[in-house]
Amino acid sequence: MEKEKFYITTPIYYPSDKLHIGHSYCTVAADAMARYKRLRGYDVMFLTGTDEHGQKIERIATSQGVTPKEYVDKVVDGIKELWTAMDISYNKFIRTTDEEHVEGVKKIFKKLYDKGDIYKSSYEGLYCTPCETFFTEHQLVDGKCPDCGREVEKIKEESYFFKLSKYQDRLIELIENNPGFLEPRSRQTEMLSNFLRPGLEDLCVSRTSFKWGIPVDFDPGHIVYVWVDALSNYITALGYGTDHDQLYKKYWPADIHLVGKEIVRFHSIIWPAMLMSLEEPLPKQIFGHGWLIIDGGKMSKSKGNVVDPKVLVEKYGLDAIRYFLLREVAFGQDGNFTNEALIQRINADLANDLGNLVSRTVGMIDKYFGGILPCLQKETAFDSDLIKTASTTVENFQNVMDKMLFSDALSELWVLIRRTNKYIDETQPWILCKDENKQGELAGALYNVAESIRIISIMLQPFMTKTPSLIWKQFNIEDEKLTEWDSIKTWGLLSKNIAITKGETLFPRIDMKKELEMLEEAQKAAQAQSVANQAKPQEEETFEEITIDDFSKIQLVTGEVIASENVKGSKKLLKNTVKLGEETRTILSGIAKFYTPEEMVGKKVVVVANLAPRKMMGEVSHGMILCAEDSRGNLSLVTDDKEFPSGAGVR
RNA sequence: CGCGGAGUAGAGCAGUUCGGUAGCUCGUCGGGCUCAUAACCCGAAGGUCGUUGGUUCAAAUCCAGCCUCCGCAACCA
Repeated sequence: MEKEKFYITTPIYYPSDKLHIGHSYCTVAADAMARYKRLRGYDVMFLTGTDEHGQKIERIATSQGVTPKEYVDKVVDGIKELWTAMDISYNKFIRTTDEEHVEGVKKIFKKLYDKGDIYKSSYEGLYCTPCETFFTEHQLVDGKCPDCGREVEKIKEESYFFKLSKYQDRLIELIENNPGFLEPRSRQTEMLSNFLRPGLEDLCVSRTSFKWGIPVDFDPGHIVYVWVDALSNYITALGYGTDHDQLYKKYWPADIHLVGKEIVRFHSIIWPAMLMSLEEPLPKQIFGHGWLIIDGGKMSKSKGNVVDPKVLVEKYGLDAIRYFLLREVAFGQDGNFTNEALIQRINADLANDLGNLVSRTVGMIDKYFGGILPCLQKETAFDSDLIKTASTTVENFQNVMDKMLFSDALSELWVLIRRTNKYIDETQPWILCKDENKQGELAGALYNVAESIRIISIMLQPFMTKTPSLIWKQFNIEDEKLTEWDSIKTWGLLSKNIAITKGETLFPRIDMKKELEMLEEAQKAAQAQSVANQAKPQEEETFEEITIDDFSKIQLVTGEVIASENVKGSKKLLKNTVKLGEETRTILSGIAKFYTPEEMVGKKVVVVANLAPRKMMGEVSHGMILCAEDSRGNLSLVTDDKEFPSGAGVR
């Protein structure tokens, strides 16, 4: 009988930098699913890869004096190394610079064009010339370029557009009528109410502002933009559009596109629309997982809280990290990543529950029977409940795994681990061993524990890549039939005379206090480093030389804050009433994150008095309160040391 | 009134789809046990389920309003 196929993908990652724990999270999840499906007898295709084109890569490469290809080759090597270190069992790694991808994308683009779904028009956008980048109105900071702070201009660029709007109704129908298509469900509402129902705009699918990408076959000045280039990878990786498309015929449509929540939109709207246009089958499911939140906030380089998976693996071991990632947070939601939680999981779940279970069992077989369990097993009063728990665990485990609920699956598995620990306490082997007549019960009890461990080790396989075989080694399980999935459905397959080989401690306990102190120091150092790195470009900020006349154009005056309140609808702004001598002004200031209104009242401040009034958040601000700003954007008020009466001029 | 998520025991979370005894892990306290990695097993304390109102015999769950936090707002996993 031919095996059923299962095709799962991760996003293709953008190699503009090293990958962090978030990428690992997504990829480990996909890997666990792929391994699980293989265990269940599926013919699995597991695809991951890299999205290597685009302006950002082009620019980084240029700044480093290498070609974009040279640059990405290096980063991609690092990514592949990481996946090797994390035992990611991908079947194929696609790079958007691969020949077959490039050819595939050209064909796809042409096909969409021939169909009339791509047309030439002009793209009007806000453009920052020095940065060579388009921005949307939302991205702008105070109406200026978010990267360099300079003015942007409205410019037109000739572009190709994809008729996304044409597919709007079919997409709404797709999501509404196929509840399984987009998971978790909250993403459905988000897509419908945020994008689909308000109406889709046609999508700009080519650019002329950079060269590093796949040129449009029939109009070489144009480069295929990311949508078509990147999303197509899921089919070009299988040879779509070539004369050797057996893999495509075999595996498409994908069973699961696993993606982060921030790119759900592209996968649940743009990608299906493209496939509709190509008249190809749609993927069966898009699953948008949540993010790992670090210390309550998003991981970002500027915060210096980016977690490097390689470091963690070296420090705590691969299986511990893989376990933690999939156990700690409910898949689909955001979850916190903290060192404390990690160590707690390692100690409580891995060292105490699982590792210690294996260790005490092997220890007892060694101690009571000299390492070889004799064939004289008798039943004990506690057997049936253990055996029943094992079979319900298998059932529950399968149920939740099929829904991608990794955390639930592990929590189910730990029910059996705890039950097995309890069984040891119930049967009390250390008492049985003292009674000549109870050797049969003793052997029986230890056998059952070993058999339970065997079953546990098999269910661990999707999550842990090293531990299961370490366990098998200790119990000398060599027959492959005893490590297959179906073997866990029958209790008692393990040979009755077990010879054990004591092994290394599977998961050593970690001294939480010491470890946290060490980590904190390391983190501080890393943070200092990142702050230093960030400070540099700011220090290099140069100011034009000015004359005293220029300076005298600025009227600086001391003032006293007599009232202050938060501005409704703004997180940053405080509305201050400031007394400047005789005059009283309303001055809005973006300092709400650093000063409360109560703190502000009574403060002596320095004000730029002749600044033109400006409207912010519906309030008119007349003047500006001076603050010092450090490299991380923290603000500190400039005050008047001797507290002169307000209205004094400042030179 | 842009969109979405979250608010449940000291901490971290599940439960909300489909209303019916408030649950898990860690921590704390008490007990048991000694095979084991100071581990394992049992028990206890601890919650007006953010808030106000509504529907209902019955609300953490459904409806309406409000408060707080977080994210997104055209590619950051």
